[in-house]
Amino acid sequence: MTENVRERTAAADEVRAEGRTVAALAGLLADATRAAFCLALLDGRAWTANELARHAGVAASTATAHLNTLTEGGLLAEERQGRHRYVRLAGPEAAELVEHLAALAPRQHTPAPRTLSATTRRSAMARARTCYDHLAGLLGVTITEAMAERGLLDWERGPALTPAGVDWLGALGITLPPGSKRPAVRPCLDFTERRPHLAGTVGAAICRHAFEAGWIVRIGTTRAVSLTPEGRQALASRLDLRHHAILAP
Amino acid sequence: MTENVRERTAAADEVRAEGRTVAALAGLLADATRAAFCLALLDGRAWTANELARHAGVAASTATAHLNTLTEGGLLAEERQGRHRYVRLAGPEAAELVEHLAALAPRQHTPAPRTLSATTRRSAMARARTCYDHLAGLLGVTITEAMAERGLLDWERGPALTPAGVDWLGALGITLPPGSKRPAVRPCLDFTERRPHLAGTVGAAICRHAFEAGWIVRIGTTRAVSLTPEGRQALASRLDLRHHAILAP
DNA sequence: TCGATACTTCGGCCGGCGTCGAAGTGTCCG
DNA sequence: CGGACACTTCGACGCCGGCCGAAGTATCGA
Repeated sequence: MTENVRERTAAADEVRAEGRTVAALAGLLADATRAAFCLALLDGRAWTANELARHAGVAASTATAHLNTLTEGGLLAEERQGRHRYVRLAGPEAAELVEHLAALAPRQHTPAPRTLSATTRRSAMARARTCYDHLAGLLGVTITEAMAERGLLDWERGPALTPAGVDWLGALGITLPPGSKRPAVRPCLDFTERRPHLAGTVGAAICRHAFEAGWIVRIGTTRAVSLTPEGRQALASRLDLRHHAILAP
Repeated sequence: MTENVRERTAAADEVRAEGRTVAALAGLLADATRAAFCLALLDGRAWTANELARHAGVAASTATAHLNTLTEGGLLAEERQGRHRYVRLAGPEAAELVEHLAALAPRQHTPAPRTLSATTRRSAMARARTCYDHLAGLLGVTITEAMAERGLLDWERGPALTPAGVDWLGALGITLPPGSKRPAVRPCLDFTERRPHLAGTVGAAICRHAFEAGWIVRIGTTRAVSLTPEGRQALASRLDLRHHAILAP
């Protein structure tokens, strides 16, 4: 009735409006199926609608509806090719949001896989995998920690690349893009290791280089990757790794 | 029927289980009221249930239910004092998640405030406010960019504190905690300025120091803060700011 | 001891959303 | 040209969850 009351409700409306935009974004990931889609897409590649449907165990029509929701919400980008609908995460920000949620979500019990293939699949993922555009798993944290030990990374005042780190990347043929808005170095909590691995433009560049130089290859169509003999050799020489677990076949 | 099919559905169950944990976390923020609560709590302080209820414009009983949900989900920590229920964000990780969502949520139209008090409230927030445990608004980005210009921060290879930055903090009586898991320096996208301001342990330390040294004081019970004459003086001398907008009364 | 205040519990209402299968459209390939 | 395949649209079903007000409990202050 009075100005006071009217003003109070106007303020509340404003508060709720802000809340609604955040809630809308969170709502995109507040469904088990949509979250499963995004976790799968965290491998950084494009999937077809059917692949995602089978992956998450839902009908194709259900997948269609969810993909519409996710793309309209701006979390996914899509590309149509013939009768296929390819979708991928819209960009690094979207991937970071999914990572963030996954890292904070309570650790699940994982009641010990019962089949042999499930066991090997899981151990391959824990050993080495991609996390959107950078490396994760034992491989990811090993590289990260080896870089820190060799003085290529500074975690105390950073995270940041040291001058030695810039040289080390240069020797691989990787140069830093100047004035990028995205942080060069960003910590990303590893699911399986529970220690941070390297993300940001540098993490992405190292991952890209590892693929291009044949250090790693994908295992089938999963997020898991396999370290090649060339990769072992390169890690051992470039990071002074000796008798490290990641070097075992 | 066959082992193949059984294995495939087992894998889908596993996928859905992972999806469900992420969805549960996202679901906490997928409601306009709960999101509004968390955005309010982003000021880093503890609010009572009633304050939040009035802030978001819902009944007290509704607020109770939401606070139960949020605390059980691990996003909020609560403290009971007599007949009051104080809640705050559970920690830096929770605050970062809320920040992340808020930064990525589509910019809202904000149809020009109609009342005088709404206008002044908004401009005070845009000028200087806290963002969980660090400074935001024009003040936050001004400090951040001035530090970068003076060579105290390195955005190219970092973000990271330079040796000069360590000295500068030392002159304020701030020392870096060694071997912290939390990054010393982290960029946090500013709502109003759309440029990053400084977060991480260093951002928090600077904010704490600004309060303790009387550089800033809170405006009422909002997130907004006001720069004191001592604060103006300190910024001008310590960061070489001359005729900068933030120094105007 | 009594009233005021802060929060909680309960019951009931209602809307929204995720799910599916069946039928429809578009694309590829033989 | 016709069959196979990928995706989409539609309708129906069911359930979950947010909202409120009223009544109940706990705490504070006089």
